[in-house]
Amino acid sequence: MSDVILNVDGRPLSKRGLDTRRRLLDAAEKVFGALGYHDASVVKLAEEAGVAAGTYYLYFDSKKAIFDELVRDLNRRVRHAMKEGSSKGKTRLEAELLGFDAYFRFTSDHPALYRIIRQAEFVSPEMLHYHYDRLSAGYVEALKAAVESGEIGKLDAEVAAWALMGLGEMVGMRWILWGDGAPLPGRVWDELERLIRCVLEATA
Amino acid sequence: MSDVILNVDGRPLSKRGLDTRRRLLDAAEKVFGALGYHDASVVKLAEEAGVAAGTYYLYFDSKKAIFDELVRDLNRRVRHAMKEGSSKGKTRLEAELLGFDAYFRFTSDHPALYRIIRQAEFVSPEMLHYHYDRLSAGYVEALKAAVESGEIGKLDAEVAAWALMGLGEMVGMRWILWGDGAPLPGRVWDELERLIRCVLEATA
DNA sequence: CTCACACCTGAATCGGGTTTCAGGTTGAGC
DNA sequence: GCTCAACCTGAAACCCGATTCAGGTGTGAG
Repeated sequence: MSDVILNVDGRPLSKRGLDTRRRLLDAAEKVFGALGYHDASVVKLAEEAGVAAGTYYLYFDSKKAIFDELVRDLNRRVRHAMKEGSSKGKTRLEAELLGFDAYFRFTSDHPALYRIIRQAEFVSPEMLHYHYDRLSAGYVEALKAAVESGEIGKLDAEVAAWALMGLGEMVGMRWILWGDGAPLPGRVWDELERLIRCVLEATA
Repeated sequence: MSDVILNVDGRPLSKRGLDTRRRLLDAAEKVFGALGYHDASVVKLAEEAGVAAGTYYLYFDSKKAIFDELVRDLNRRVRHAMKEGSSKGKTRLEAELLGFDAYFRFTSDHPALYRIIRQAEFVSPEMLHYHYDRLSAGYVEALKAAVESGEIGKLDAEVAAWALMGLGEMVGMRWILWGDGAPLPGRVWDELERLIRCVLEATA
C-alpha cells in the first residue's frame, strides 16, 4: 500500500521530491480535466505545477505515464470515498444508496475523473479497463455477500454490478457534470432510490 | 430530412461527389474507431477513402467537421435501428427488450460508435451532448406514453430513461465491446431482462 | 561552513500534422 | 469529339509539442 515512491532513475524521493510529484499529479488532474490529454502539453502541466518542462521527466518518463498514474490515483480515491460512504449503511439498500451519494459527491469535487476516463479509451485502454474492473469488483463482492446471506434476492451479481455502475455514471453525467453545481434534484434522487431498490429486490 | 448535400463552397454535389463524401464518412468511422481522433490524420482518412488529402477539404472544412458529421450519422442510424427493433414489440416491456437487442446488435456492427462518443468529450463536446440528448429523447417519449396510457406504473420518465441508457451502455461495453464477438451470454440477458422488467414495473 | 547529492532549468532537437494551392483529370451534354 | 464545370492531386508552407541535455541551484548531514 505505502510503497516507497521512486523517481524515473529508481531513486527514492525525498520530501521535496514527493511534494513536486504530488504537485504534478494535481496539475495533471486540473489540466487534463480542463483541456483534455492532447491539448494539455507537458509544458502546461509543468507550468501549472510550478516547475520547468525538464523537471517533469525526472518524475514520469512520458506524457502517458502521468495519465496512467492519475487514473490509478483517482480510482483509488473514488473507491475509498464510496466504501467510506456505504460502510455507514445498516442494510444493503442503505449501503448502496450511501455509496451512490458518495460517488456523486466525488464526481462533483472531481469532475476530471469522468473526462479522464473517457479519454482513456485511446490514451490508455488498459487503464480504462483497470478503472471499471476495480470499480465493479467492489460492487460484485458486496452484492454476492448480500445474496449469500439472504439479505437480498437471488440475482446475477456481476451483471447487476455493471448495470448499477452504468446507471450511476449516466445519472452523474446528466445531473452532476452537466448540472449547475447543485446537488442531485430531489425528484431524481427519489427515482434513483426506486430503481436501486427494485434492482436489489430480486425474487425470481 | 433529405436536404441536398453541399460541398464546402455551397455547391450541390453530383452523384460522383456524393459517393466520395460517403467514402470519406465510412473511412472516418473506420479510422477514428481504430486509431482515435488524434492519431487519425486527415491524410490517413483520405487514403482509406481512396482520395488525396486535398480532396478531403472539398467536402469538409476542417478535421473536426467530419467528426461532427460522423456523430450525427451514427446517432441517426442507431436510433433508427432501435426504433425499428422496438416497434415490433406488443407491450412496452417487449419493445424495450427489442430496443436493447437492436442496440447491442448495432454496437456489435459499429463498435466505433462507443469509441467516437467517448472522444467527443473533448473533440466536440456539443456533439456529445447532442448524441445523448437525442438518444434519451426517444426513450423519454416512449416511457411517458406508456405511463400515461397506464401500461406501466408511475415513474419519472426522464430519470428512468437516462438510467436505462447508462445501463445499456455499460453492459454493451462489458459484454459486446470487450467480449469475443459472441452475442450477449444467456445469463447476462436474463439478468438484464429482470432489471428492465423491474424498472418498468413501478408501483410507488 | 562546505560538500555532495538531489533537484531544477529551458533552449534546442526532432518528428509529425493540418491546411493550402497551382495545376491536372473526368465525364455528361451537345 | 469538344467543352466546361465539377473533381481530384500531392508537395510544400506553416505550426506545434514531446523529449533531451548540458549545466545551474537548494539543502541537510557532518
